Formats: sequence, C-alpha cells, structure tokens
Amino acid sequence: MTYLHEKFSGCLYVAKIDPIRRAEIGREKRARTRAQLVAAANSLFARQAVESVTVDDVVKEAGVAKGTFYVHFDSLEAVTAAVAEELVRSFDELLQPGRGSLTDPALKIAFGCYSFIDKALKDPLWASVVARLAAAAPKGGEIARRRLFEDLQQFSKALPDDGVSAELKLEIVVGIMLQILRALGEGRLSSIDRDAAISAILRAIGLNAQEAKSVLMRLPATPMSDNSSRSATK
Amino acid sequence: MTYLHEKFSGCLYVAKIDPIRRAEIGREKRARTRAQLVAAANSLFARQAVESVTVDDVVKEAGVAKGTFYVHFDSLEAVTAAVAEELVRSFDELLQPGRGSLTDPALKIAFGCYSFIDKALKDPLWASVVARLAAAAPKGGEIARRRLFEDLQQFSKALPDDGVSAELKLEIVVGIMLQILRALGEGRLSSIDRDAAISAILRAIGLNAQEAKSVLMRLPATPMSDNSSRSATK
DNA sequence: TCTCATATTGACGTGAAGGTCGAATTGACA
DNA sequence: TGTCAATTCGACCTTCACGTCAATATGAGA
Repeated sequence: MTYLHEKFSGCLYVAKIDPIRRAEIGREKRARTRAQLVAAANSLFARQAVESVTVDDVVKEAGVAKGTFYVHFDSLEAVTAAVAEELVRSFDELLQPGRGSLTDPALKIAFGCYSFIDKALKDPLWASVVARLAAAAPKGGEIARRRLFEDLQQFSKALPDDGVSAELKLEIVVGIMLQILRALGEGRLSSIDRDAAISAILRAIGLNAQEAKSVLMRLPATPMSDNSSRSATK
Repeated sequence: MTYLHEKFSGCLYVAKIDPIRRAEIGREKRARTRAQLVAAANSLFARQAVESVTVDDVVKEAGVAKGTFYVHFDSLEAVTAAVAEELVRSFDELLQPGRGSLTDPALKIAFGCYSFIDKALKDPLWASVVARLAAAAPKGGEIARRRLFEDLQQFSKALPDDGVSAELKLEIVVGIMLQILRALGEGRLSSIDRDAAISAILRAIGLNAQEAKSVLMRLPATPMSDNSSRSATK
C-alpha cells in the first residue's frame, strides 16, 4: 500500500499543487517574520545609534536566526530603510484625516509641524528613532521633504518677497523640527510649548506675529487623537 | 679609551641631563605628530562619516604608524574630540576681534550666526566637518552652545514675552544653523543669501521684519577677513 | 500519514578593525 | 662619536561582525 501510494503520488499525482497558492501560503509567515525584524530594528534605534546596531543585535532582538535576516534583507541598510519607510507611511496615515480639508498653505505647514511635534512629545521613543534615522538615512524622509517644499513654494507665492528662497525656508523648517526632535530625544526640552514652536517656525518663514497667531488659532483642534500609549514600535 | 669613557660616563657623569629639559626637547616633535593626527582626522571627516573613519585610516592619512596613534590618543573618540576642540577654538579666535565691541544681544547673536554661515560658505570642507562633528560629538560644541544661550537669555529679557522660552530659542537657532551647514555640505543650497538666513533666525526668535533688518544693517561690515583659500585642515 | 515547497536555523569561514609591545630610530648632550 | 631617553614603528594577536549554506522544521494538500 505504502509503496503503491508513493509511486503513484510521486510520479503523477501529487507534487504540483499550485505555485501561486504556495506563494500565498508562505506570505503570511514570511510577512510576520519580516515585521518582527523591522520592529526589532526600530526598537534598537530607539536605544542606540543607528551605526552601532549590528545584524546580530537585530536577530537577537527579533528572536530569529541570523540566516533568516538575510532571507528578508540584503543588509542593515535595507532594514534601516524599511524602518524609515514604515515610519513615514504611518505618520502620513496619521496626517491624512486632518490634512485633507486644508487649503491655506500656511495652515498645511503649521498642521504638519504641529502634528509632528505633538507626536514627538507623546512618544519620545518615536522622536529618538526619527531623529536618528533622519541623520543616518536621509533618503527615507525625502518624500516628506518634497511635500513640505511644495507647500512652502505655494506659501511663498502668496507672500510679499522677503528675500528668503523656498529652498532656504525648507532647510529652516526641517532644521528646527529635527533639532526639536533631537532635543526631546536627548532629554533637553522635556516639555515644550507646541504653539510657541509653530509660531517661531511661521515667523521664520515670513509671517509676522499677528499672522502666526491667526494661523495657530485656525488649526484644527487636536490634530491627532491622543492615544499616546502606543510605543514607537507600532 | 672606550672602556674608560663608557664607565666614566655611564656611572657618574652623563645619564642625568635635566628631566625637565628632556621633556622640552620632545615636546616639539611630539606636538607636530599629534597635530598631524588631528589634521588627518579632520581631513577624513571632511570626506566621510565620522563613524566610518578607522584608526588605520587616520594613521595612513597622517603618514605615521599605528602604535604612534595610541601614544597620543586613547581612542578614536579622543582624536575626534581634539578635532572638535580645535575647530571651536579656531572659530572662537576668528570671532574675537569683531565680537568684543558688541553689546546688543541681538547684534551679538546675529554677528555670530553671520560669521558662522560666512565661514561655511567660504570653506565647504569646514562646513562638512562641523556638521558631521555636531552630530557625532555634540560634547565639543557645548561651550559655543552655552555662550549662545546666554546671549539668548539677555535677548529675551529685552523683549516683550512671545511665549518662546530661551531654551526653545536655543534649539531653534542651533537647528537652523546646523541644517544650513548640512545642506551646504551635501551640495543643496550651494550658495545662499547670508542676510536672508540671519533675518529668518532673528524673526524666529522674536524680532519683526523691521527690527531684523535694522540689526542686519548694524552688523560690522565683513565680520571676517575673506582669506577663503585656506582649507578646512588648518 | 506522507510529500514537498517554503521558511528557518545556527555553526562556520573570512576579513576588517582595535589595540599591544619589543625593536628601531632620533637627536641633544658630553 | 657614543649614550640615553623619548619617540616612532609595524608586525602580531584578538575580537567581532558580516555573510554563507547545508541541515532542519513547518504545514498545506493528497
């Protein structure tokens, strides 16, 4: 019986399921392991410098074997990029609901900055990771940069020329935001006034105190729901 | 003859010069080698990330043997700190002549920022090194930070409260400056308008456009001599 | 229960970087 | 020119992280 079965199945009958189905089966397990690795890297980046993290660190943190790492990623840069991508994606998602309704460029910019700082204040680990990745993997945030730049161009058009190019404004806004992030991550500025920070940014890019205040008041209330308990890993 | 001489000198006569004199003799050679190592590290930091520089890189660049490195420094961090210290010292020196005469805090701040950006524009290698070290060895710039903070406190006192703490202002100014440095080092912003940048900074910390312009006009002309040919290594 | 594609494992080879130390060099002095 | 202390040299050892791969485990379908 066994013999017959083996011969039968081995030569003609079994062996070919559906290759597409096969891939589907693997996908879930595969995706879970990959997510574990990304989460582990994220978690490590919250604790130590990006450059000091090793493959061994990541696999240990993720609880998988070293070989598994290389099934999912070519190198540390690859997993770092994945972490950055996930961070950008998730923040973007967070922004969508509020952002859609805004048309005034100044408001869009203020809203984005406000949400960013708000998130950083509520989730210091997130702040640490973003600050470190911004330095180590600037590639990741490029999309966000581009969007901000477009808003700034629009914004500049609707303003009497103040001699500050949109390119310079971009660097100024990004510089302020990243520095605040770093400061939060390093324990300086344990609690700052979001409004004050946004106001400074708006004034730096050309609004006067009056206008900045007006923009602040027109900001959608509580730009993000305050479920601050979730860790940076999510 | 040889025998007598050896015995004579070896036992009684020679052997003890003056230990203080000895040290003096070595000092010059020693200092030169140390300076070579610091210059080599500086030069490497202008080309590649601080963390990617190895001891072998440094000694190769300096043209000395590995063992020599460890005579002068305990580790890469030590030589990195030395580079940072030298950078701060030399910039400070550059600032002294113009800074002495200034009493208005806004003017002091503007002058410092202007000189900084000016230097960065004239010496992109310097900009790269400072930008990288600011991220990798924040310890080094602490003195500069402290001085800027004091100026900002004075500045804030003489201003109607705008809700922005001096601590936050410090991060804002530093953030803008470092980001401009990074942008220059990475080729974005190949040439920016110094006045525009300073104006943005002044407005961010509470001045209105009018006042910012006034401060800019009161800046000492050509804050630094423009011998821009010297490389970042010096 | 058996089979097979897929995913996972971890021991291992390789090379690069850190750090050491006895030998060699240098140069002021007698 | 010989001596000695200070400096420099570079071969060598050690550690550690990278990346590989043959062996093993998993689990859906027959």
